[in-house]
Amino acid sequence: MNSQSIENYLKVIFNQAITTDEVNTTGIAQALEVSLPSVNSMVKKLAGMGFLEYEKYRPLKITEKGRQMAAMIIRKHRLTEMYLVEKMGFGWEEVHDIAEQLEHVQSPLFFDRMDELLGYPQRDPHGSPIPNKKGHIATLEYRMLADCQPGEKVVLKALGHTSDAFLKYLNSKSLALGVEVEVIAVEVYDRNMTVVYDGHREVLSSLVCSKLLVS
Amino acid sequence: MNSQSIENYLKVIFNQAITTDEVNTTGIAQALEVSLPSVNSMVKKLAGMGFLEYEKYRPLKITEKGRQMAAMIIRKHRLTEMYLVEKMGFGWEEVHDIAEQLEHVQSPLFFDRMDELLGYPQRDPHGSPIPNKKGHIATLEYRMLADCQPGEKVVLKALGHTSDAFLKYLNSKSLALGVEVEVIAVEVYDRNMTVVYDGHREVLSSLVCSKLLVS
DNA sequence: TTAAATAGTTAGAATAGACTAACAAATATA
DNA sequence: TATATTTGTTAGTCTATTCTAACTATTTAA
Repeated sequence: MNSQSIENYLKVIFNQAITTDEVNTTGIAQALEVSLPSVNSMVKKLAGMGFLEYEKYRPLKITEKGRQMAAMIIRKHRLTEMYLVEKMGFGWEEVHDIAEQLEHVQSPLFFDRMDELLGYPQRDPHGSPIPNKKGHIATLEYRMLADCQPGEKVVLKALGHTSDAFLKYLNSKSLALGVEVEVIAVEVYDRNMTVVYDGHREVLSSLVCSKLLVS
Repeated sequence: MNSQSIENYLKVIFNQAITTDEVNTTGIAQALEVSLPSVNSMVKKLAGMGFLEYEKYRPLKITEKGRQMAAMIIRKHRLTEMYLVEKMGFGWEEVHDIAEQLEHVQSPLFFDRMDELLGYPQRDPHGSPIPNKKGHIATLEYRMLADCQPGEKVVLKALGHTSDAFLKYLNSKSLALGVEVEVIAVEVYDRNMTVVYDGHREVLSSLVCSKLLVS
């Protein structure tokens, strides 16, 4: 079995491959909060295991095998988050740290049972897709709220960021997935948006609006 | 935080302290399937951390701090087993390996929530007591079925052993906690017992009967 | 297009936890 | 009690993962 350390590297590399398209050593080091040399040696090891293609001074390429492995870890993570929210009553801002630990549990049965009890969900509590058992990940076709025009009515579907602070901010504004949001105005100067939803009228910064994915 | 390795040692030492009253290096080595020198060095480390009292060539003594720590790990293990059986539909023979991994999860909230959803159970699916949050463990006053006399009617309350093989054997005989068992006869020669329960009539070996705890 | 800045690499060391080989103490047995 | 057996210990090694210090390649910018 792969160590937790290996799994964490794979997960980070996979995520960077999606979000940045160019995976580099420094990015991994920052995400995992380890030193560059640590990443360098682990990357060589992962390459040796067939999870990556590595050439000195070149950006990393994740292999199909690596992609597959990472997808399974992410599947466990997201299923866990969904389970914690849906079946155990946790808030979406509470589940990350627990899922971070449970994702390393070695027991296909355990996660399959979660999946079954949840009714085979497609998304985790933050709207991110849950990879299926084959490692396939449904592509999401959401727009950023930041790209919407005044007058548009859209529904909040997912988050582009899931830090504790951001989730708590959204809680404080009663913003949850499924909420229908109407764009009232966009400030030309700083792109702040005035929006209305659920009896609320709020001004959201462009930073926030770029993290709210809607359709 | 203590490593998983440390937690596993503590758990084993605690269990041996209960069942054998004399904790020694060899017993730990066998339980954990590691070498004697590995145990020796870990024991010194645990002593240094205040979990044990260690003197060369003397049996080990667990300290109150060690007892407390171990109880919390066992609490997590047993709550998890109960949760898996009660809320996720697993069989009592399926839960040990999963609980063995979940017991290392660092999240009091997670286990408190399990506890709450289960209605603060006193026992795990095998009838073993679940330590409370203070580390207190309810003492069980059960007898072994092996000590019962012909004609006695008793209820199966707990198991003195919970190996996979034993649990599967019990499943094959439809023996579950709560079943009322009547002792029909005891063979003098080998102490095999003929018992009747739930429409079954079975002959149980003395080995099995010594692992069935009743009241 | 060369210098400065950034990114990546190597070498070497530290720690945790495991091991084997060799030895010493304690216990059981003849 | 002397010896054999069991149990526990020490010394030294190995692997995984991390680190710092020193260095090299690549990229950016003057």
